[in-house]
Amino acid sequence: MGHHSCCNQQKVKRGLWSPEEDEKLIRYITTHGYGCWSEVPEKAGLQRCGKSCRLRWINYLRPDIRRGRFTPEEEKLIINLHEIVGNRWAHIASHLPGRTDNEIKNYWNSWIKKKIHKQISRTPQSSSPPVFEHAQPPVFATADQVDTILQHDLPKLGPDPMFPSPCPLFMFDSGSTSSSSKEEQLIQEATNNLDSDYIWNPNHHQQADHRQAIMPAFLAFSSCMDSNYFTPLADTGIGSAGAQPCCMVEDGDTSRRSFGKNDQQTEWVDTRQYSSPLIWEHLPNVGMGSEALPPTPSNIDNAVTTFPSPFTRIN
DNA sequence: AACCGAATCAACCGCTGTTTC
DNA sequence: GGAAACAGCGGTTGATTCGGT
Repeated sequence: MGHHSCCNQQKVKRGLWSPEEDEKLIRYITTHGYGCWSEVPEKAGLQRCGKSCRLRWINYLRPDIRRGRFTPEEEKLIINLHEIVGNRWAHIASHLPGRTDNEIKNYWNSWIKKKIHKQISRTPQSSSPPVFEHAQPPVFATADQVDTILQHDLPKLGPDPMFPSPCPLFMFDSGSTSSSSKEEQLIQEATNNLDSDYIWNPNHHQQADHRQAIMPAFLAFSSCMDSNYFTPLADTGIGSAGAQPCCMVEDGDTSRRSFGKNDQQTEWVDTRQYSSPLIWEHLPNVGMGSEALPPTPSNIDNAVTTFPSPFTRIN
């Protein structure tokens, strides 16, 4: 258990802050500022590490902190933002003046999750949702990589007993200004030929009429889609360059969203309560207990060598 | 009043990205 | 270019509080 370099000192205190410590920190920062946090403890006369001081100041002591219960408006905003950016608490917090990422994170983990589960339990159809196992995350690939996949790798694959054709899923940021003409062409084809409902809804994979239409699937999304909610995504790096894999399986009004480092957490949520057309989760890593790596420019060659169907029925 | 489980939330941990040397 | 230091973030822990029995 390595500590932060500034915390390696023997006499560093841990645990709750006393009022005296708070007072020392406030007095120091209000008079000197906090140029370098690692220097703050010594200069302020605190036996804490700089990291701890920073956290205490940011989360509890800074003057613009807003305490107390979240308002319904704040709650709604948190839900909407979480729907878009996932567990990017700092990003969500930047939209709620005076609220901290830690506070929002705690709030979400306790109250909002509970509320959503309560709503789901009241929804009859969600009491026994169909269970699908997604075998691979969508792949973020350049147009050239997609070409290679379609020409070389795809024909080698045998038919899936449940879904006769392999079904790689590619995602593009159609709002990216850096899209090449080839990418734009692929996006255009995808949006012309594909109904996103067929892309996402696993039930449709069993409808022979639509099989050819959905494979492979391209999902174009736009980081500029909504000026209120999608524009902030641009500065988080979500787009063709900073894209993260995500998984979503929809079934009528419910969606199974997977999240967590090893896809260990899965929940059904009622999508009707959300206002935006796309509900998705950014996953740092996905895969059902496998060593699936998030596709990045460095590992994408490995990530796209095989194409199981994106959804594999397990019951 | 005492106990216990659930809920809450402050703080820590470990990791990643950025900056500096 | 590489290492070290640092800032910042999200996940997790654990102490405290709350509520039910």
